[in-house]
This record gives sequence, structure tokens and C-alpha cells, in this order.
Amino acid sequence: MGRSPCCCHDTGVKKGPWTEEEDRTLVEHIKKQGGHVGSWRGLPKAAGLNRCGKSCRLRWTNYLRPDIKRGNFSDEEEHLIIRLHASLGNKWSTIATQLEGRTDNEIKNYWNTHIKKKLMRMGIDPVTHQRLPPELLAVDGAGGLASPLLSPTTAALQPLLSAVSSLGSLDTALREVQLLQHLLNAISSNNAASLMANLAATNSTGNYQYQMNALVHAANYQLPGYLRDVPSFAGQDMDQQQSCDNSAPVIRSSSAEPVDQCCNNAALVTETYPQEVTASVDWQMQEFPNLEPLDQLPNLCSLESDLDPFWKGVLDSSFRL
DNA sequence: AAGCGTAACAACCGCCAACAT
DNA sequence: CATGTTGGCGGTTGTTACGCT
Repeated sequence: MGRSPCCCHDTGVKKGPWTEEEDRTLVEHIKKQGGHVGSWRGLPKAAGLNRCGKSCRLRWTNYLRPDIKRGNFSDEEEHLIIRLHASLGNKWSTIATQLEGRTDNEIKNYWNTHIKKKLMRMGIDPVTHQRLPPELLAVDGAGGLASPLLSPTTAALQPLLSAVSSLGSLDTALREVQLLQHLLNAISSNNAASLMANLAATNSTGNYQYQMNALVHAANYQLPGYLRDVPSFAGQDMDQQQSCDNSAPVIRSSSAEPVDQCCNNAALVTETYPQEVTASVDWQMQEFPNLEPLDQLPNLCSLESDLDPFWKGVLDSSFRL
């Protein structure tokens, strides 16, 4: 099958940005046809446009279609795009079918200009959704998170440490967002019990730095594949993060063990992690002196009431995927 | 105010699969 | 079955707006 001739190669066909007049002509023509385009190739002539059919189709599908949603992407949409991209790759049109009113082109642009960079800053390869190799991690001047002398273990923990260290300077609501992501990871990998035990201990002992390291440990070594490698979908843009509302995440455990029972298993943590976690505190405090202790964490054992629709959606979509 | 760099996004290009002839 | 046509897709480029020096 040879390459098809394209009307775009016709001489005298206009290219470049569309004028308001051209937009109006195209919209009115399609309206006249009852929203039915028929042949895009024949449309320009029928509508009186000096454009190729392909250009008309793109203009209509990406910009002029009445059901297109304009404006910024919501956090929810962003989370969904990341999750879909992790499972589908650059199948922009398929991804677009899951986001009402968004075009594949818009999503693709948003990915390339926003999300991709955000993931890179988090130490995640936006193509594979895996940790970037240590040598490719960007040096973070402010946080000092990418020392060229990192041990292999430390380098492997970079993305999570980045997320955890950022918690110290953010408000409680945002920490909850971060913690929710870890919880979703654990739940998705059927390790909810151990992680819930960690969190229970976090709340009961008040030794937050220690317990956050337990969390890091659990997330890194007990969780598989992609979910383990993404410490947070909450994003790294501080302005955006600061603007998060105060809705608290509501945790639903998918493990067989009831949440209340998990909360009574604080001792399990110290039995499971004592030496390794203590060691991780040591190296972490050595290599990341800027890591601030966490002075407040949500009581995750009592988050079963007041299900916020946003978090319900996040949880539901997470389980689906 | 001018020049420059960068971010954001609209639009184009080339390829491909499905369908028609 | 071979060939032509079309629409759709993903990658890339071009243009504009904006911020910084």
C-alpha cells in the first residue's frame, strides 16, 4: 500500500494558525450538515475553505468540537493520566477516551509539558515509570538529594526519600496525600497488613522519623513493580501542592485484616524491621541532613468516616487498575 | 525597552490500518 | 488479490506569550 496523496500538498492551500473567520466557516458548515462531516477530503471545497481536509479535521477534533472541555487539568485528571500512561504507554487516543472532554492532542501536550517534567524531578522515568538510574537523577541543589557519592541502596531509595523529605515542609493535608499513595501501593500489592502496622505504630509511638523510614522500607522492599516505584502522584510543584484543599484521605483496607486490628499490631513493626530500619535512619540522616522530622501525621486508623468523593474516586480507580 | 530563554499549546507531518474499488 | 482512499494516530515543529536579565 503506497502512501496516499494528500490534499495538503496542493499548491495554494493555506497552512498555519486558523483565523476566527475560518473557524466560524468550519463550525457553521458542520452545523449545517447536522454535525455530520461525511468526507473530510471534500469538506474544504464544500465549506469554502482554503484548507486541506486533514487540517479541517484536526481543527474540529482538537479545538472546535462543542464537547471539548477547556481549562486546566484537575489533580484527578492528572492522576488518571499518569496511571493510564503507566499501563497503556503513549496511546493518547485511548487515554483520551477515559477523560471526558479532553482530546488526545491536549493530553499529549500536557504530558510533555507538565507531567513528564514532574516525574523526572521525582526521579521516575516517564517512559518506563521505573526509577531512573542513579547517574541520571537530577542533582537537587535545594534538598541535596542527589549526591554523586550515594550508596547503591540509597540511590535506589531516591524517589521515595525525595517524597518523604518534602513532607517536612508541607502542611498536614499534603502529607496525607503522600501517605495515601503509599497506602494505595501497599493495598494494591496485598501488603496492607504490614504497612498498616507501620502506620499504627507511627501514631502510637510518636517516633515519626523512625516510622517514616519503616514506611520507606516497606514501600521499597515489599511492593512490586510500578506501584513500588512511584512514591507520589501528588506532584512536586510546590505552588500546586500548597493549594491542595484540606480534605482528608479515607483509607479502606482491602486486606483480610480489619483496620482496627491492624492498629493493635504496632509491636509487629519493631519485630519486623528493627535493625534494617534503624540502619536506614542512620544512613539517611547522614546523607540527607536536610530531612526534617515529621511532627504531625494523620491518624490513619480512624479514617473510615466521611468518605470524600474525590478520595473515593482515587481509591476506586486505583483498585480498578 | 530590548533581547533572550523557556513554557505552553496549536498545528503539521508522515505512517499505518481499515475500508472501498 | 492488488491498489487506491481515507481517517486516525503519535511524534515533532512552529508560534505565541511570558518572565527574567
